[in-house]
Amino acid sequence: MEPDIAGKPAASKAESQLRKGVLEYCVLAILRDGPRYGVELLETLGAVNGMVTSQGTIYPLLSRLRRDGLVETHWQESPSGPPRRYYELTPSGHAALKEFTAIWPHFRDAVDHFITD
Amino acid sequence: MEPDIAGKPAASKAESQLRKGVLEYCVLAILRDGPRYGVELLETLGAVNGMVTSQGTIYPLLSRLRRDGLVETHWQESPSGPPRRYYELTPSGHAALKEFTAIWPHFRDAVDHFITD
DNA sequence: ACCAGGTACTGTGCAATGCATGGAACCTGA
DNA sequence: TCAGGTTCCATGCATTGCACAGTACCTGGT
Repeated sequence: MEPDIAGKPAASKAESQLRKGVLEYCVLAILRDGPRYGVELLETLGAVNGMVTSQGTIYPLLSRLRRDGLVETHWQESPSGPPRRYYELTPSGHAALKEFTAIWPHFRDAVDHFITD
Repeated sequence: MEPDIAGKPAASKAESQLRKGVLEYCVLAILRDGPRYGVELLETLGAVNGMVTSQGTIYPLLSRLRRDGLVETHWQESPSGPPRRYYELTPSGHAALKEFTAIWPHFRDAVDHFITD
């Protein structure tokens, strides 16, 4: 009955909390290379260690991005299966991603500074 | 009436979200070098770019750490002002910090991988 | 024709966390 | 006496990852 959803099992508490506020920008970064649809984003994220997530995370996230005007979407038929909703960056989305890429190095170095001492 | 609290002004939305789940372990990392009290932790965090926070963040966080058994506390008189509550790592706290330091590099590299492409 | 299974999208509710806000208690110095 | 600095605490809100449940489309076997 339950397809157990896609995606992999949950991670540790620390990993889960780490993703907060970062996953959003990782998605924007992936979309920088062109339009992608939901399950495709899941696969791209899951291919990188520590970024595995599930549909229950990605779809509400994509809804928020759309609501905030960071992405636009358009439907496209699939060769096999239901139609896919493709997500694409808006100018606002590009700006948000640019802001994050400016902040991230400082933040990363700050954490490194504390834990490697 | 209101001392406007200590700490610096709020940061951007992205910075604020980045801190989620990381601040906790930065505090544990600072405590690795010995017992510290609340305001002292605020100053240490604020000395690093991107880690500024406020009393409204640090005290609830410290309460959680105490509730979860990651830190122990003891009171000590201050040379000027009210007594200070010093926080110190427990074995559980050391273990949690160790777990985070093992996860963090993978996570950091994963984010780097996405945004620098 | 029917139905099981995979693909793809959507929504609701919970838990964790940063933060604003408000307040209490203690000490020093004018 | 009292203004101001120091130190601590608690409540409530917004955000966000996630589990869970549901809907809809297509393909292939019987």
